Parts: sequence; C-alpha cells; structure tokens
Amino acid sequence: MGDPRTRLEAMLARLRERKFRITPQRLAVLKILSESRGHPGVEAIYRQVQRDFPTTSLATIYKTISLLKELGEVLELGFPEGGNRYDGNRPYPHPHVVCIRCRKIMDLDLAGFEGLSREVSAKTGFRIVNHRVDFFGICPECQEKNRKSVLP
Amino acid sequence: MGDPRTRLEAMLARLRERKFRITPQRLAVLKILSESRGHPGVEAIYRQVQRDFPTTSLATIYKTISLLKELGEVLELGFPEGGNRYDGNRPYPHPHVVCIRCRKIMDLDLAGFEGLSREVSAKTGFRIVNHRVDFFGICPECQEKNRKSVLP
DNA sequence: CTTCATGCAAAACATTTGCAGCTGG
DNA sequence: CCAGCTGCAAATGTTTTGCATGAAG
Repeated sequence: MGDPRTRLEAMLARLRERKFRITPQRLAVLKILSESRGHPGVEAIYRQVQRDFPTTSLATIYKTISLLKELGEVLELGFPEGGNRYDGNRPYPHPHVVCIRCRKIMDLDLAGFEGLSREVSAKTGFRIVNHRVDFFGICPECQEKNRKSVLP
Repeated sequence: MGDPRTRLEAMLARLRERKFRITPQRLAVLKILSESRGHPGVEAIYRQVQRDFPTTSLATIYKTISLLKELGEVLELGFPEGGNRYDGNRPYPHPHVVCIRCRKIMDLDLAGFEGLSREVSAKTGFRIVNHRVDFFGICPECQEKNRKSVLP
C-alpha cells in the first residue's frame, strides 16, 4: 500500500517493465479496469471498449485481462455460472457482497478479518495462499424496488 | 440440528415427501453423497455409481444432484474452472479449505464466524441470504511430498 | 397402467486457442 | 523492420436439455 501512482500508471508501468506493448485496445481496457469501482464483467468491458474501437474482438478483451491477471494487476472474481467480474483497483483477495438480484458487487471491509488466514493455517496445517469470501443477498435498492411492487 | 436420522434417511424422506421416485441410480447417488466426507465431484460420483449400474449416464448424475439441490439436501461448491464438488452431510453454507495441489476439500470450523453475516448486513444494508468462504492453499500431505522432492 | 426417470446425443455457453495479417516501438 | 498483437472462427469442456424408451409405484 501507499503507492502514490494511480492504478492506471501502475498497470502501464508493469506492462512496460515486462516489455509488453501498449496498444490502443489494451489502454482502453486498463482505463476501464482502473477507473471502475463496479467490478465490470467481460461483456461490459467489451461494450465500453467498442465505443472507441468498434472492431475490437471479445478475444482481445479476454487476452488483455488474462495478461493483467498474470501480472497481478487485476483480481478475477470467477463464478461457476460464468460471467466473471474484475477488480482493477484492489488486485488482491478481499471480501465482497454480491446482489443476487441486480448483480451489483461491492467491496467489503470486515473488522478482524486479517487474522483469519492464520487461524485457518493453525487449525488445518494448510499453507494458505489465497482466499475467496463472498456474501450474497439483496442490496438496499433492490429491496426497495421489491417493496414497491409487492405492496400497493 | 439435532435430527436423529442419518443423512441418507433424511434425503429419502424428503424425496418421498415430495413424491419423487426412488430409483436404484438415485439411491446410489444419495448413498455416496451421504456417506462421503470428501466432497466428491460429479465424475467421482459417476465412476462410483457405474460400479453397480454400468449403464448409468452422466446426465442422470447431474439430474439427481440438481434435484437434491432444489430439495436443499446437498450443498454445491461450484468453481469457475468447473469440476463442482458436493457436500451431502452439511447441506448449508460453511467455510472450506481447498488444497490447490491435490484438490482435497475439508470443512472448516471457524471461531466467531456466525456473527459475520449480521455485521455485513449492518454495514451494507444488504439482506444476506447466502455466503461462500473458501481458503486455498497446500495441505500438509502435499507440503510433505514437495519437501521430499525438492530437498535431496 | 400411467407418470416420471433414464440414457443417449445434441445443445448451450463462457472462455480459450490457432493462425493470417497488421502494427507498435 | 519484425516480434508481438489483433480479430476471426473454430475448439474446448462442463453442464443442460430434448426426446424415445423403460421402469417405479
């Protein structure tokens, strides 16, 4: 933590450092990932990139994301049903809340979560290298919509 | 909690109660899910059922598991890479440790985990209905294997 | 007997890959 | 220039589905 650069600059620096080319398509993807707080999916990124570069293919989006994953510059939130989501702002594991109605995904700061990996290590003997913590539910907005449509 | 019946009996009772037929194939899947503590995958269940009923198809395994999911009698641990795993003993969300080397999955009893859903609700306003908590790492056995093969 | 389950094959769908042609540095 | 990137299309792999046959109750 405490890196003074913006996430976009950090990503670009990592690409240069590893001698990967910075193409217009890649730059567009990096910008979206570094600016968005909403954990966009591949399709959302695709549509947004196409506004500026209409010939861009889905394969290129996938390849760029895959590259960023290898560089450790994006966190992939994979779901068994597909439709993976991406976080370019905090590219390290952290808890999320997922709205099962509108598919919104928010970051979560959980008090006293840090010690958990250690507790798991101590209890199981596993060397823990990663974790995934998701809470699923209905967000305030969707609860409100539901209330309006159910009660007259 | 405190149900005196075995898991197998509970599953069978649920099927009867909802007027679903108890076929030999279904019984075989139920037995495997209720007896195994190892979170078997579809392929593992398939191979085991085929020992007794060689004509059984993968589709039937999927359909049976899907039925048990609807009845709330099995917990599905889906993974983005596929190869979902199933828990017939504790068919409600709970934390797991996953060995990324041998794919072993173990249940995890985490002190003071119960309060978390409430904390998330309070912080985000979400109505939480489900959660998924996995820790990934190397199990003691795989650490040992690795040590042997790396050091002479 | 009638309805529901099985088993086969084909479909579905997100993601990956192969390759010819293009382009960043 | 030319290694590496793009875009297209075809492949992949798990899970789902349609339908004719078969068996549970």
